[in-house]
Amino acid sequence: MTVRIVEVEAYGGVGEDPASHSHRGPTGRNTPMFGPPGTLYVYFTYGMHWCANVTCSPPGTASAVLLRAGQVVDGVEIARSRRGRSTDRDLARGPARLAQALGLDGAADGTPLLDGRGPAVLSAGAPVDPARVRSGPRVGVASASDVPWRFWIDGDPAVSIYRKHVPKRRTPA
DNA sequence: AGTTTGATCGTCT
DNA sequence: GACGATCAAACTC
Repeated sequence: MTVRIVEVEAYGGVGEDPASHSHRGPTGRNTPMFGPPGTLYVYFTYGMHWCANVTCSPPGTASAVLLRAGQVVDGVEIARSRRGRSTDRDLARGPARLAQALGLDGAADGTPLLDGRGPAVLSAGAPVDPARVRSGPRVGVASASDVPWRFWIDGDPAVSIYRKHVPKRRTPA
């Protein structure tokens, strides 16, 4: 199947981005972030969701791009079979949804995206008019909400519209 | 239709 | 032991 990415978020490296998993340096989970560019970094969160990132800087730098949303342009049936009932628009609308639609999970963590040897392949699609690319604060991130490192294609229906970071709300005693 | 809350577990302190 | 780069379902208006 094929998905056209329409929304992403950038995450910096060690010490330069409090919101990044790599901020505190290498750990067991974020190891792939320190790998070569074009590496897939898939992490598990909230006890039930996978999110996919693409590393984009030389080894050791650990900056990456979170794939936040995409539009299923081919293989809708496959995506639907993985995601269950959902509108076409919602199949990959959101980080965890996108990962699920692509069938990415822990097994895909650390695999290459550019040489075709991994479960997924990243390739350049049709150019997008720069005027339609917008940027703003990242979603679901507690810190550094003033850094406009979220980018999306304006007007695209598959772009996720989500609330800001919600403080934890586990029923206190 | 809009808003709020519950689910669920790996990873880090 | 606590929290998290979220989603979906339930409830209220």
